[in-house]
Order: sequence, then structure tokens, then C-alpha cells
Amino acid sequence: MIGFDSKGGEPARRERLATVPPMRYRAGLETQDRILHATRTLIADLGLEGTTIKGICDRAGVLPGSFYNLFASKEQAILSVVREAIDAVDPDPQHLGTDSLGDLVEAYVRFITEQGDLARVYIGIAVSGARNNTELRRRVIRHHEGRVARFAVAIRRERADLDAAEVQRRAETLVSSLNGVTLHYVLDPGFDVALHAGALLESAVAEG
Amino acid sequence: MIGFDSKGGEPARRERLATVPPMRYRAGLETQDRILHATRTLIADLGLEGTTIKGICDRAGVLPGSFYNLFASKEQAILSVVREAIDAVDPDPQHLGTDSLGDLVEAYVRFITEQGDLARVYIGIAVSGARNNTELRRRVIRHHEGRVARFAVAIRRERADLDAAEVQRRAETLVSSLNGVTLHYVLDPGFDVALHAGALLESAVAEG
DNA sequence: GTCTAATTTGAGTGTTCACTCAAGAGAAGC
DNA sequence: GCTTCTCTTGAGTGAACACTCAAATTAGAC
Repeated sequence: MIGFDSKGGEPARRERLATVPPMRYRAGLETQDRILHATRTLIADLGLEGTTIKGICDRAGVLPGSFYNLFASKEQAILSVVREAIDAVDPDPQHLGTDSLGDLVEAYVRFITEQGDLARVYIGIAVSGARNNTELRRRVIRHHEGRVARFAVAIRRERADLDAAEVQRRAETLVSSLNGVTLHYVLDPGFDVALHAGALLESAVAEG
Repeated sequence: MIGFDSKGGEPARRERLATVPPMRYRAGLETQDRILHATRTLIADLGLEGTTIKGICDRAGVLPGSFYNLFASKEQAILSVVREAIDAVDPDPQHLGTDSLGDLVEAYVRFITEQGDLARVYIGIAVSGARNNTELRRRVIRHHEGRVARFAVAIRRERADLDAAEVQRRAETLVSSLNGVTLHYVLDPGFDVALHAGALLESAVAEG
């Protein structure tokens, strides 16, 4: 019942710590992991709106009471998964200014193709989730701006001759276009993400 | 109660005809229009999943019984609106092979910026709707392929030197990227769609 | 082995959903 | 002005939803 934690949500949650957690919380932490895994795959399979408490609990092998012992609400579990998906798009924000444009695009392509579940969550949020949910919308837009900024720095490094506005525009076009490619990949898994991402990358640093 | 029509759905629906419809159906046809308008704006405002019968009826100023006198189900009303949105993206399919790439992109930008409601419906469907609903998914993918084909013809006309595979690839990149730009515009109405669409257009016919 | 606190159970709450239908209101057609 | 068919009303159905809670179970701490 006691949680030794909580970052923003109100009640009863337990964080994974750097230090080993006390033994007596082990069962709860394992259940928490199973619930988060169930939530992630369910969002990926059915989308945000198809994800229900019953669905989560069935997949995780628990009953609703157990879910609510660990999470304050359905939304809290979903937000955890969404945070995870958003962070996974941009795995190392510390690197600001040191990654090449190729590194950034390659990391994104790898994320999309290797972590299909999270990619589906991410693109689903960007459209349907962000419209009605203010918290999600803020998060998505802030993340998008951060991503554009990183791409802009990388573009500027390769094309120092361009003015700031042009660099910004190219970064915005590139990031938006990559999202479009991701969107299509979600609908058609045969779509060659790497091919199209490569073309977009070239356009972003092309003459003209 | 009698419908002098029906295209695919099972029961009770009335089509707008080329000829003037009998007077005695006038009230029903007007109500049908109000319901479709309410459905369109509701999907645009709240997305597919936020659209309820109660919401539609409140906006249209009718009661559920009236709705079900004209539509067989909630899904049928939604499908009508979605069909409308998809058709609006590509207003004149007859023109295959005669529009320039600039015409196609310009028409798309105009659609997005002038018919925000339908654009929101369209992009919402492409992500959340198409995942669980087979009928919608087929429709979206078929429409996407048709659109890529038209763009490919236009690209080929401007760059006859490119081989077929390269033309196809450029068309796919362009259409997907335009969807990504639309996606971002839906979240941020200040986004300059025309600017980015113009840049993508240039990339599609650039050397290299 | 006992104590104690964390965890799980599972029936139950109130709300909202899509959808129904018998009955009444309305207006076109004669 | 009466008939007839269309349209609207509005209470009501059952299912699914997120969420609750007192009681039972389990397992770490000592």
C-alpha cells in the first residue's frame, strides 16, 4: 500500500529504483511490470481507445483490484507507456549537438523497425491521443520541438552556409516527413522505411 | 420508412438523387444532412472515438430514434463522412495523367487548409480508424495507392530520364511526407503547410 | 512460528454506450 | 378535410466501461 516514491501522479505507485528495492515489494513490482507490458502491447495492437482495464488485466493475468492497487487510474498506466515510447524515439538527449544527421535518422529508423510496438504507440498518440488529452498534446508537441532542434543542429553542421530560417525549415520538413513515413509503415509493414528515410535525409542537406 | 435506394449498407437509407426527390421525403433528407454535418464536425473536433450517438444527436438537434430512422448504425453515418473526406483529397480522379505535379500538390494543400474538418477526419482515419476496421483499412490503402500512382505519372512527365522504380519511390516518399505534414498541421494549426509541401515537391523532381 | 504488511480476490457501483420501439405528431396528396 | 405514410419522440434495454472495497491470501521480517 505504501509507495516509496511517486513522481507526479497522486497515489499508490512504485518506481523502479537504482538501488535494489526491499524484498517485500517484489511481487508488486513484478505485477507492475506485467501490467505495463500488457498495456504496451494492447495499445500497439488496438490503439489507445481499444485499450481497456479488462483487456489489460486479462493479458497481465490479474484482476482489476490488483491493477488499482498499483496504478491510480487507467490513464496513469497508459501515460507510463507513452512516456516510454516517446523517450525511445530519442534515446540519448544528452548528445545534443554531437550526433550527425545520419546518426539521428538511422536511430529513428532502427527504433521504428525494431520496436514496432512502441512506434505504433508513438504514432497513435501523435494523432488520436494528442487531440483530446491536453497533457498528452503538450508532451507530444514539446517532444517534437526538441527533436526538430536536434535535427536543426545536425543540418547546420553539414550545411553551415544556410541561414537559420532555412535550417529550421529543413529540420521541420524532415521530422514531419519521417512521421509520415512512420504512419505509412504502421499501416503497411512491408513499407521500406530505411529507403524513404534515406531519401529524406539527402533532401535535407541537398543544394538549392 | 421506405428507402428508394441503398448502395451497400443493409437497411433504411436514402440517397441524394440527381433528380428532385419527392416532396414527402424532404424533412427526412434535411435531417439527414444535419446529422451528416454534425457527424463531420464531431469527428473533426473529437476524433473517431470521441464521436457518440448522443453527441451527434445533440449537435444535429434530433433524438436517437430519429437518427436510427435514417441510418442503420453509427458506423454507417461515420462511413459516409469518411468516404466524403477521402474523395475530397482527390477531387477529380478522371484527370489521371493530365495534372502537373504542382497542380496535385497545390490541390492537396488547398484541401488541407480550406477543409480543415475533412483533413482532420482523413488523417484520423489513416491512423486510428484503419487499424481495427478492415473496411476502412482497405479503403485507406487503396486510396493511398491510387494517389501514389497519380503522383508517379506527374513525376515521370517532368523527369522522363528516371527509371520506373525511382519514380515510384519518389512518389511514395512524397505522398507519405505530405501525410506527415498534414499530421503536424492537425496538431499545430500555425504550421506552414504550403511552405513544406513546396519543399517536398522540389525534392521529388530534383536531380540526384 | 508468528506477526504484519503487501498483495490479490471478485462481487459490486454507477455511468455511458449503441441501439430499440410503440405511440404520437406532422405534412404531402387527393 | 381526411387519409396515409413519413418523421419524431423519449423512455427503455442490455452490454461494456472505469473504478471500489472489505475480506481473504500470501510471503517477507523477526
